Amino acid sequence: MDIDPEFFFKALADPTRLRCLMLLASERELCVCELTHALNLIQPKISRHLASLRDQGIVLDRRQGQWVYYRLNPELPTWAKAILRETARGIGEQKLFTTARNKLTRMPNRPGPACCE
Amino acid sequence: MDIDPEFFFKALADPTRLRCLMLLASERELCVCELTHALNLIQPKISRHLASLRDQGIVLDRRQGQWVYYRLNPELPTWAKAILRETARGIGEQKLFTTARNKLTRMPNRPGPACCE
DNA sequence: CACAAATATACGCTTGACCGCATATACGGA
DNA sequence: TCCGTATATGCGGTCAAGCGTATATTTGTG
Repeated sequence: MDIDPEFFFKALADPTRLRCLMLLASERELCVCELTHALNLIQPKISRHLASLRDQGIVLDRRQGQWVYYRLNPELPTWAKAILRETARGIGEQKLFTTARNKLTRMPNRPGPACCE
Repeated sequence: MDIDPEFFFKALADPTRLRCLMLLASERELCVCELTHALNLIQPKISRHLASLRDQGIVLDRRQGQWVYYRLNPELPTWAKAILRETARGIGEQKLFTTARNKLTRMPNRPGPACCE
């Protein structure tokens, strides 16, 4: 798989997308409502940013019932995966990201990620 | 040193800045006219992008006579340096970057980078 | 001091990214 | 089939980033 570095970095340059990607890097896969809750943002905003990440091949989606689950594309080039990993290691402990993970853990009515597989 | 990941990625998201940074990653330090020649871009464009990189602490500059030399800031956080390294490893062999290095090597009247140190 | 080279910046313009709101679509259950 | 929930998208507006041209600034040289 191939990706233009300019567009890859553009994808990471928006705080909403970066926060989504950091969550996805630590959580295997998440649906829109989980990201909406964890990041405390309105749903259309999350949805549009996820769509742009999907259109660039950075994440994959999977519909299951009412929910659409997103995950990092495992076929990203090695350098791109390395950058996501280094970024998570470097900034993943900043409050902005740790509180998102906490909110996710404590989310009520969280749809089971693997409930029907 | 500290840098906001959002702005760091914004810096890498512009092709001119990314090409400058990739050259600087492989060449220790370069002046504006070297970058202008290697990337085949007009001087104000290069100058403005370098200024923005400097303002964000991503590169440092040093005036020597008529020339201003730019280099990567060695005090960038570890994760940021790792990202630059991974990017160079991942995309540095694409034609866009190899031809820039070649043009630089063959540049006539190239000011010696260390001529008076 | 006059001139040339290297670099920086001011200006006006254009374009695209992002936003919130409203609404459409898809799905499941009664 | 009707309703509620989850998700996607259309629309109009705003704002910042990037551009090229022209010019200012700095430095070296004669």
